[in-house]
Amino acid sequence: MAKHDFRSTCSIARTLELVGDKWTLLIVRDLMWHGKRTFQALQDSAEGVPSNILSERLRRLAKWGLVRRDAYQQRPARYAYHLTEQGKSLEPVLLEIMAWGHQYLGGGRYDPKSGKSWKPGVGP
Amino acid sequence: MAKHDFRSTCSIARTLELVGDKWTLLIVRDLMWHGKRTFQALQDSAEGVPSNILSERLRRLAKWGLVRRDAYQQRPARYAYHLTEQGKSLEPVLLEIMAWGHQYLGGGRYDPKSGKSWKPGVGP
DNA sequence: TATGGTAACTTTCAAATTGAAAGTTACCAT
DNA sequence: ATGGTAACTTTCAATTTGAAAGTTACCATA
Repeated sequence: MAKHDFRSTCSIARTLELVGDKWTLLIVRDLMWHGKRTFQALQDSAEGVPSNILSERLRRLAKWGLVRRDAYQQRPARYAYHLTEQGKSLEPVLLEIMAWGHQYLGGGRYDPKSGKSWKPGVGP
Repeated sequence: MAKHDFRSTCSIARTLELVGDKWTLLIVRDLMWHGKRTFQALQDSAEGVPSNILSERLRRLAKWGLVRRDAYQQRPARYAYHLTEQGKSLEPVLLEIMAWGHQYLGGGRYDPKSGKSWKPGVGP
């Protein structure tokens, strides 16, 4: 009995079972690059993820070991979300997707080294 | 008035509007690496994409200029699907996703250079 | 000419997922 | 007591998915 039941042996198909939707990688992006740690911070993402979706995706990412949920204070209970090493290892995937979206869809850029970002239609 | 209406300026968000689902990148994979050209061939993919989904996704990819649909014969009408240059430019994205799925989910590998693939649980 | 087969879809419809909004629980502050 | 915040959960209508059957057009064979 395997740990997980995949629909295919294909690495791409397997990865898409985890992150193949419109929100999951945006949540990973915010955790990876934008210092978002709390449910509220993540919910205030640029795209406005619905709270039920955010809740479900965080649960899924945690279940797969890409995200850890830590109570950083009791009373009132507050939680912080962090990427695990496995979660952080998605960075090259995000970078390639970003590069493609920048080149072909005119989307913005973010440079993890400098922390600087460029948005289309803004600036000189 | 822009060509397309995106929900965000983020390159990742924009890219996910196009390929952020469980099937689209598998179709791109089959066109990119596995020589699938016809609707039937694509439908016989390892994962078994439903024909209505395949139809809709091909239409979308064509609309965005990633795929071209050519009639390669009349009577009976037969069509071939090909990736455009823009579609082919997704290869690095596929490769990164594949690498991640191989390392963390134990999925198979495909080497575009040699055309050889390795599947988990098969072989010596 | 009738029967069967293939390709490329489209249609149907029940089930699953999504998303907007409101609700819940627990706590702190005034 | 009243109000505010964080972290969710619940509700429910609308959208999307997916399994299956149906459609259209053509060719092949008996």
